[in-house]
Amino acid sequence: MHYNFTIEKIENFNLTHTFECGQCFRWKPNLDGSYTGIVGEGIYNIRMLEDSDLIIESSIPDSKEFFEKYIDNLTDYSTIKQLLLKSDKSMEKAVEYGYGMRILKQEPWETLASFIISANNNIPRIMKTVENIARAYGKQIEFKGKAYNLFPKPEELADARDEDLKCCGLGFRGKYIKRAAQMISSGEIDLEKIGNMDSTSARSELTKIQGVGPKVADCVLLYSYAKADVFPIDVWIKRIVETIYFGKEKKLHEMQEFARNKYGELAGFAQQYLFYYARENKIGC
DNA sequence: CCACAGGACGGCT
DNA sequence: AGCCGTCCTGTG
Repeated sequence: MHYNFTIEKIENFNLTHTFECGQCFRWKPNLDGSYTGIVGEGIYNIRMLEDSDLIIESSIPDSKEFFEKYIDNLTDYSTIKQLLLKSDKSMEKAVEYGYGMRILKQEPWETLASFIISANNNIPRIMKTVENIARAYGKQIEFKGKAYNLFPKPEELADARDEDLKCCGLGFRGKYIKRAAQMISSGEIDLEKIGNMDSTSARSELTKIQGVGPKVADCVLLYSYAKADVFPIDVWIKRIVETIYFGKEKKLHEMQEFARNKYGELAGFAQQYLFYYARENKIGC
């Protein structure tokens, strides 16, 4: 059984640039240009028609409102782009390259776990590991004749056996995932409260979790809580910021400071355009 | 076979 | 406070 809905005449939205810009790990392209993804409690298939209508099939009913929030359809991207385009020539290129990119509003626990896994790791392997965990621990859903697995809740992972986690390909991150799941299911860390904090307090709360440093914390703030004043710096961002702005002489925290001053409340959007542009064009390698 | 890619931690200065 | 070796696994 599946349920259909449409979002008509959508603007500033591109499936590839949104789902393949490195912010999420559970969307896959199909041969016909549509994408299938696992989001929250549901499975979604999404395609865009020539006239910019979005056609969505979902495993759960009445999910249009939820899905519009998830794809950040209430944010005005033309204003964001307009402001960033004025910044400088490189940012202009990055914004134009990543047209239609949206910053998704993802579920905090799944985002936290996924970005703990991202440490010292690359995107294809992160996707594979997340899927392994879902298959081993998450609820299975049938959708259009195929089986999918939701990402498990913290409680479903809190007493996982170490050997089982090892089979998911987590490596040294296994213990971080397990401890994080325990901290959250016990209430020691409250992800809902963190969402109501300002970025600085939320970051220091998140970095209490082992395996969560500044980069992972900022990814959670940006991709789950829509806190766009953060600027997560990974190797790609480091390389492109060095290439564009100042060579090798800046430290990470100086780059952070620079970006927050330059882009302010739009730092997170700036980061996402730069990241996607740098990675797709292998800038700085 | 080895080199390399990719963030956080922890031990060292 | 800052630097750097180590953690794991897939790819070239």
